[in-house]
Amino acid sequence: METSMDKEEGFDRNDFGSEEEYRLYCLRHSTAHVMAQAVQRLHPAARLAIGPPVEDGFYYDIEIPDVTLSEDDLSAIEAEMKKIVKENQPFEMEKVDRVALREQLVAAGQPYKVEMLDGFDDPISVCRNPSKKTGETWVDMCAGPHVMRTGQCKHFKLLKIAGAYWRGDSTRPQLQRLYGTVWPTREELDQYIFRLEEAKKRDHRKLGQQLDLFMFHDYSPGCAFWLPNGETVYHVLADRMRSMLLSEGYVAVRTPQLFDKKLWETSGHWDHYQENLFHFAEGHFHEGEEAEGENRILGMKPMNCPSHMLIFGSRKRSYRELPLRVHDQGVLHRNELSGALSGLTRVRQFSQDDAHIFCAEDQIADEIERLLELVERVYGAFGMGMKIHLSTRPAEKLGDDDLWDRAEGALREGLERRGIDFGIKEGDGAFYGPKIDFDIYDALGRGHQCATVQLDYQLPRRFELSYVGADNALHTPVVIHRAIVGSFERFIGVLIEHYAGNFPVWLAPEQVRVMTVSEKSLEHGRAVLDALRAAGVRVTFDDGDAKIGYKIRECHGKKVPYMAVIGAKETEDGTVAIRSRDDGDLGTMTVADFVEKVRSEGVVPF
RNA sequence: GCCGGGGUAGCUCAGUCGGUAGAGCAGCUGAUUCGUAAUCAGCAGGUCGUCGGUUCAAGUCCGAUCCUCGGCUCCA
Repeated sequence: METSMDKEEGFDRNDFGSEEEYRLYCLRHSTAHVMAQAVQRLHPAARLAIGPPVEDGFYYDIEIPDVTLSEDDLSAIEAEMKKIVKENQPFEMEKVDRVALREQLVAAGQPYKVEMLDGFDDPISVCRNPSKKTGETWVDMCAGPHVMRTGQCKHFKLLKIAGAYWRGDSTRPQLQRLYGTVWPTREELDQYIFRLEEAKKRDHRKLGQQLDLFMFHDYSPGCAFWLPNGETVYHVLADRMRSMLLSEGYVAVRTPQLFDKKLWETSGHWDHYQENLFHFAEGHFHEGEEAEGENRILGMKPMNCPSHMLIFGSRKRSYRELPLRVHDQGVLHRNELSGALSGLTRVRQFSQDDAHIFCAEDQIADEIERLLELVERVYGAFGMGMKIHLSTRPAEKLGDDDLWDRAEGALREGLERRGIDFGIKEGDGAFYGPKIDFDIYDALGRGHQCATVQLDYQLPRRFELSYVGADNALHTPVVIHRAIVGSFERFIGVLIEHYAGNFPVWLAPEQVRVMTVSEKSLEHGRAVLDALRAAGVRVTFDDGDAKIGYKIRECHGKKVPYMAVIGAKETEDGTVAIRSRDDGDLGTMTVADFVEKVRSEGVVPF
């Protein structure tokens, strides 16, 4: 694919990871132009904002006075885009005089372009798309780069339409964002659409219902009800995380839900996070009534860290206790905006494999190294890859550069000691300390943020924590906020989609379903059920009078890993005929062999 | 919270121009006792998210509201 790069200045190809990335960038950005041109052909009054490439596609933010587009309008825009592609207009870049362009944009009623122009340094350039067919030339202020001609933007599809604030600012006007995807070839476009459809089939909300894992109810928005199957998955996971951490030298605690507002003032949440805190006045009173007298405000915890600060500060601490690793699976509440809630990925109530490590500064690198080993062990067990980044000091930060140098150095040392290949996100750290970001990749190659490791120098100071060092002087501990799977709610959502609902035996809520061919085999069926139950296998019994084919179909629908078919032959031999969800008919084996098989596959692999 | 979709039986969905609410699956009952992805018949199942309005008449039109979906935003 040809691009216009050679003709342009101010663009460095090295800004892109690869030649392919660069070409896709050009293609996607160019197709955004084609879409904007199409929209302006259909709606001449359309005001354009920005139209950047994004992962797998592009969007363009557009405002059309008095017109609200809906997804039904996308096909008309696509049709117009096809014409533009067919006209094979060239993309012609030209540097222009900013004053003249500004006048033109004002005259054309393009307030967003004007606003952008005023924020740009010279040189200012426009992109022209002359059409031989219509004789018109479409112009957009743009820095490029583009492909050579609109004919290259052939394999596109518009996907959705959504509201988006101008410059992401909710006090500014809301524009209409049109999303599309585009690929160099028809095959790649088809593959992408196929991938979207596959992802839809795996949607954890759909599978959650199909597999009876969880539900939601209008009366508790953003809070999952874990049904028996889902609760099993939750429990297996949470229990394993807990036992793993205990064997890694952590201690577990359980802490309150409700705290006096003073705690949140101390931690800083009241100033910085109040809108996400569920809080209310203490005392007895009814709806609409004012609480009598001086009632203190209670807030539900959105994080466990303040509780753990209180525990650490509850008595004199010695350096000999460090590192003190405090694990807490407490339930957390965050008052997320109603419009932000989404399945298990964005909830108001959840719990985490949370822990805070109190340590001395010279213990940080060791702790980081240990943590990284755990993260790799856990995600390796799920067959998930990851990319790791070190996020360094942001512009607005607390603490001097010397402190940050040491903090970033300690994280870097931990990463290097484990031989981890990591990137740097400059300035992406929290204001209270640097952090390590983990991007976890699932079976469809989609990234998720679950694990987190953050250094915090500020919170212990706010709580005036200290320990007595070997030098008999008081020192302030450093805190490491860390979670491996993060919110169990979100992580189970990710797992459901990663496995497409086909949980491995160790995680499957129902590991085996025993099913009889006819009622003549009921007795042996019950014996098999009892044997499996006695071995601790999660097993159910389908003793209905449906045909075996029906039972198998039903069982596949629930994605149970093993079916134990019991007919006359098995009854006579005292065996079971095993059908695997993933590998089909496995033939006949003894009950004892099957129990052993399920038990060995049921062992948690981390 | 904001913009735009959506909410009809347990689930998936149909319902035309405003004129007596439908299907498949699931459920229940009965028949059937069957060997690896759907046995047959019958029955039952609904205040069309909720509240209000327009109308002789509202699932359908209007308004409000709740939930949900796609985004924005937020995630110190």
